[in-house]
Order: sequence, then C-alpha cells, then structure tokens
Amino acid sequence: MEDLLKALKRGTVEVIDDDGLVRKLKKSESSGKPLRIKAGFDPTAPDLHLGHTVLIQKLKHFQDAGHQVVFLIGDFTGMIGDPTGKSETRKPLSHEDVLRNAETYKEQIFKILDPEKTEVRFNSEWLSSMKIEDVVRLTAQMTVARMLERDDFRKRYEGGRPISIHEFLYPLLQGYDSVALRADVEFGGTDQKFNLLVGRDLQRGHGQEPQVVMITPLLEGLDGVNKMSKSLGNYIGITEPPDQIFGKMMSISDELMIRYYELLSGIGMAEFEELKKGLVEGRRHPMDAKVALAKEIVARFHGAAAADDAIEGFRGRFTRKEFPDDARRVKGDALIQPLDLATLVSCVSVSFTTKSAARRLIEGGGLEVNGEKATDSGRVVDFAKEIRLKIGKKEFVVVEFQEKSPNAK
RNA sequence: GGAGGGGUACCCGAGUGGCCAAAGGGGGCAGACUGUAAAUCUGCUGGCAUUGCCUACGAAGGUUCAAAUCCUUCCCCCUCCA
Repeated sequence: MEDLLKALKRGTVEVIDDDGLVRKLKKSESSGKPLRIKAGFDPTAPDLHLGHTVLIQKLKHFQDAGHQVVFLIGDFTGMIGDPTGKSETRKPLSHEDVLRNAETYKEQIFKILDPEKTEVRFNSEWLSSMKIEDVVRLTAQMTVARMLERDDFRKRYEGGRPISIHEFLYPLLQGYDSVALRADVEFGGTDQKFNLLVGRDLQRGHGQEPQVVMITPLLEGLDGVNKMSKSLGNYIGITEPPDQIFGKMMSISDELMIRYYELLSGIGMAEFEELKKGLVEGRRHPMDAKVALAKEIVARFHGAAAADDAIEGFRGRFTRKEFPDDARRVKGDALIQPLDLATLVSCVSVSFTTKSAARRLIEGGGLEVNGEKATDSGRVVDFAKEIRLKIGKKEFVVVEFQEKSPNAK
C-alpha cells in the first residue's frame, strides 16, 4: 500500500487530500471497485504535446493499478473557453470540429493509455441539456468572494481589468462534470487547482464524497521559460515524426534537460539523482544524457528502431555535418531558366519563400550549394544533374533535373 | 445612459504634415563559437527590382505638392461614473 501510494503520487506537485486518497484506495481494494479517475481536456487544441503527457502518464499509472480512467472531452466547456491564465477569447467550435478533434485526441492518448480500459466522455452529454433553473441552482453553490479567491480573477479584479460573468461559469461547469461522472480523483495542471477544488465543493453539495485532487506540474516549453503550449510554438507534439522530436529534444538547454528528465523520463528516482550528480561533477557528459533522453521519448511514441534511426540521422547531420540521404527532393525541370540562386532558394525552400528573404539568407552566409558556401545571391545556377542545397540550418534539398532543359545552353 | 482613452509591422511600443518601410525592446532567422544546445557576439527581420517602384500605421472617403500624423463618417477595444 505504501509503495503503491508513493508510485501513484510520484511526479505530482500536490495532492488534496492525502487521507482521502488513502481512504479511497483502501475502499476500492476491499470492495474490488476501481476508482474513477477523471481528467478533462478542451477539444480546442487537438494536438497533444509532451506537456500533456506528464498528466496522461499519471493516468496510466492509475490504469495499470486497475482503476478506471475517464477521459473527459470538454466539448461544451470548450465553447466558453477556460479563463485560466491570460487566455484570450476563443473561437466557437462547430460540432464537427469537436468530434474530429476528439478523434485525434483518442488516437493520441491511446499511444499511452489502453483504449480497452479507458472511458471517453463528452460533457455536453449532461451540460447541454441543463435548464436555466439548473444553472441557477448550480451558481447558487458558489459565492463571488470565493470566485475572487482565484488568483487570476483577483488580479484582474484588483487591477481594474474586466471579468465577464460567463467566465465564472467555467469552474462551476468543470466542477459539475465531476459530480456527473462521480469522480474519485481528478488530475489537472497547477493552473487548474482552483477549478479542481470547485469540483470538490460541488460534489459535497450533491452528497458525494469529494474527489481527490492531484496536481501535475506544468512542463516548460522548449524555450525553458513559458509553459509548453501550441500557441507559443515551444512544444513537441507526440505525433511529430521521430527526427523532429529528436531534434527538438536536442535543442533544449542543459538546464531544461534536467527538468525534462524529472517529469518525462521513466527512470527511477535513484537513477535520476545519480544523473544529476554526475552532470554536476562532470562524470556524465550533458550531450550523452540529452541523447539518452531524446531517445527514450522518441521510442515511447515511435518505437526503439525509430529512435535509433533518429540518433543516427542526428549525428550525421549535426555532429558530422553530412548531407542527409533522405533530403527532400524537388524536381527542377519546371523552373524557369536562367536562374539565380536567390530565386532558386525561394522556389524550393519552405522557410525562405520570398526572393528577398532568400537573398538575405544567402548574403548572410546561410546557403551551401553542393557542400560549398555560396554568398552571391545573384549567381546564375549551373544546371547539373542535381544540386544539393543546404538552406539555413535545417533545410536540405536536392534539386534534380530529369533532362537538360531545351533552353539551357 | 454620461465622460474620457485608444487601435502603428509577428508581439509590445515610440512617432502629431515632408528627414518614415516607420525609433527601441521582445521574438524569429542566419553567421561565429560549441558538446546538439544554451549563453555570448555579429548581421538580418514588407514585397519586387542590381540604388527605383509597389504595398503598408483599424476601415472608407476627404484636405494637401506631400498624411501614420489634419478633417469626416464608420467599425472595434478599453477605463471611469451611473
């Protein structure tokens, strides 16, 4: 029991309340009835990233321990938009959008969770049929003062910035989900603490034993400062191709790597401490440690073979600076000739799409043609059988010509 | 309902008739360095064109030789008082 508890709590920032969790676990053990573990997601962002996996991994731990994971898709609450943090007003989603996003969600979470054992629910099921009377009754269970306890509401209120009434509804509805699902435990990120606690109050009000709230830390994004989020572009999506995940993992700072080890890696606590010490004392090379971590993450979503390939590709490309074999190939026959370098790059590149941008890149020394740096953007390209371009740091393109163009001389 | 303050490039933000393709910062991109990075330093950051043109300061009109800057109307955002 002790060990189980420890394992279940590992990686969480806070558990409210401990005793409740123990009680529930014991009860479940003796009755043979699994606990209902709830985690809610907005259907607005269908791309899961590593930040989400911190939580999903926790769900898996519970699932493996025999409990019932309920994956709640907040299709109804998604229309309100969670006012947590500084989030802006969101575009309303159509029903089809929500369903499509939900499918994507499932596909992604089931890379970690077992689909057979996971209950997927939508909160429109009970929320959209609520009558205004029900809503009034629900809102009566909360006071304005309590709402203003929430940090971001308070700050906005004190700072004289507006708070719309409907934003107060969000925590209430999310809390009501817990009532409807009879949740025993709910997971959420630290920014969700208030909302999660509202669930406890509402459950009490409905004569249910309040859910245990388990809070997972927010994972910092690739910049190491902001939380990982799609809108900030500092994320690693779990459906991204192996090379890309690997590359992004390698691009994090050494400091952030330690944090990622802590939250994402499956290594044990002891091993983690050892790693940290090794890095400080210089016994472990930071790059090796980073490679190991990147490998682990890639393997989790794409398998060990893909992870090995990713390492090889990465070493070749960056350590040995080789031209990759799987570079994008572009047919050059359709291009107008004669052709200068800037135009060629702008036609062929995905990041430098205008001639001006291409010219700047080239004149700044960011282009290699067949392995040689080319800085004259106006140089006319020699049409050979193929031209190997290294565009900036990340783009490798081979332009190939089927046959000699008739107007080339 | 009343009073006031605003909308400038990816973001923040300066600019109140020509010297404005628009200060400064952030972010981004590239180069150098390295251990893949990070940090640091350097350069770039509207488009087309080999020194010129086009498009841009919420939208549409207008005044002027000349408008981000002045006028009119409209749209949107915010604050305070009710």
